[in-house]
Amino acid sequence: MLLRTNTPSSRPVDGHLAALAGERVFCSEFRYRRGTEVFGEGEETEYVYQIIAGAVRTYKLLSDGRRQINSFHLPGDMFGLENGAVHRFTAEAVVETRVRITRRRSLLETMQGRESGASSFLGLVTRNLQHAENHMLLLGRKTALERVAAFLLELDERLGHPRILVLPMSRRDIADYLGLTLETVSRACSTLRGQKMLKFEGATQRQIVLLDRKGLAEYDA
Amino acid sequence: MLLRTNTPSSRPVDGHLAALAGERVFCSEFRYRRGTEVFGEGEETEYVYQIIAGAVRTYKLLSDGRRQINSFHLPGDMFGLENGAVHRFTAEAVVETRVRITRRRSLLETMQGRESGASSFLGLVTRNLQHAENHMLLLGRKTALERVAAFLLELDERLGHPRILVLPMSRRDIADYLGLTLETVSRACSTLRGQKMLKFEGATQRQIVLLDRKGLAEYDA
DNA sequence: CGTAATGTTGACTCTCATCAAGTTCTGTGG
DNA sequence: CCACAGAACTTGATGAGAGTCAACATTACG
Repeated sequence: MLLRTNTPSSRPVDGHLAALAGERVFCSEFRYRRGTEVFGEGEETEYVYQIIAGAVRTYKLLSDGRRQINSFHLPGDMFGLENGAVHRFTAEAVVETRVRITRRRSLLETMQGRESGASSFLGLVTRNLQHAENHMLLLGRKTALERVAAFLLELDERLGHPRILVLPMSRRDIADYLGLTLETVSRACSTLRGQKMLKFEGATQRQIVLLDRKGLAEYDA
Repeated sequence: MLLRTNTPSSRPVDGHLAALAGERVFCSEFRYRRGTEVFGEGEETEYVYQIIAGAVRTYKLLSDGRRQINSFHLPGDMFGLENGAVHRFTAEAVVETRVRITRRRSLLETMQGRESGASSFLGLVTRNLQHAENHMLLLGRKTALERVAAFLLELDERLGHPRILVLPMSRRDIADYLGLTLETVSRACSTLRGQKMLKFEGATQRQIVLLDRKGLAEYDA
């Protein structure tokens, strides 16, 4: 959507982001191995990212290691574009992830030219805010089962209701997104399976078929 | 800050907001009794508000009545300015509250003229987002005591570290903001008092003196 | 194919919610 | 200004939902 218009050419690059810093590339493709940090909390907001394939988690940590994942970013999603000079959270690749990278400055310059630029930026921030508002309701007031049901429906929605929902993230990631423990997430999935709301497809527990979206939605009070 | 520049004149008006709808006032003052709704979830975003005195809570409800308060707005704060056509949550006066009201349209028009306008708007949304990000960490991962300590420090900070912290909101409001019950909030306050981190001033439990801000900050892991 | 990572399940614990009683505070009317 | 009623707050007893600890199963991956 947004970045796509500012992408005259893209060439694959290997190595860490720092390798890009000295170059004058306008926009290029990049690859992160699973678990790799894309940027850290407090780092300068020098680049803007769009996912081509894979998934990214953004999170905050407490001093003793407790983690809260703000959001998962999926193919097509943009992230890392913030108003301030430094990132307010950390971004990591959940799985092997390909990303399109643009310099923040050049993006903002391009934006200033077009009238739609500023409003695209605003729309992006607003969408994030809206998601955060809904997530606060979930974290503050929903039960474990409601949270997991809401999570599955959110992902299903964002992936366009595929027959098989392929989760890129682990139970621990889901737990840290939903404010639960991985055991509780696992139990909730088992409960929902017992209620015939979902089933696991194939060998792995990362592939889920939603059998009863309406039933799941009822949990999502 | 923002609205102040767009306030050629203001006159006090009584009665409900609807009374304003037909009028051609550019900006005026308004009063809400405690517990009164300023706007509801789903209503059109026709006005923008700035608090002169009092306090406002914004919240979302689940179908069975569970409530999550997103934020409290205090004197000087703006609220109700959203990107979309309808409000995503409800706003209510916590106590008797005086508010400055502007038509959204006229504010946005004024903004378009100035270069600073769009960035003020963006700054507002960004601050809200930043607050929401921190609050998700609190709701997802902090203990009851940590939440209450964080709440007191947040309010203390926003009110400019007064000797006496006067809470405009009830224990229930605090609970619904922190994702707890009112009993748990009450107990946490008692615990902190037992630890000499705070004391109640005068007759009421709404007036708190923070005796050990450093100690409270340590809870805020 | 074997080892490490991930996921499930069970037993038990603990924090916070619920229920309930009593106290304190506030606002209103006499 | 005081008395009263309702709201707000505190505190205690108990319970439930989710966390912790642990064992085991399954899957992924070199």
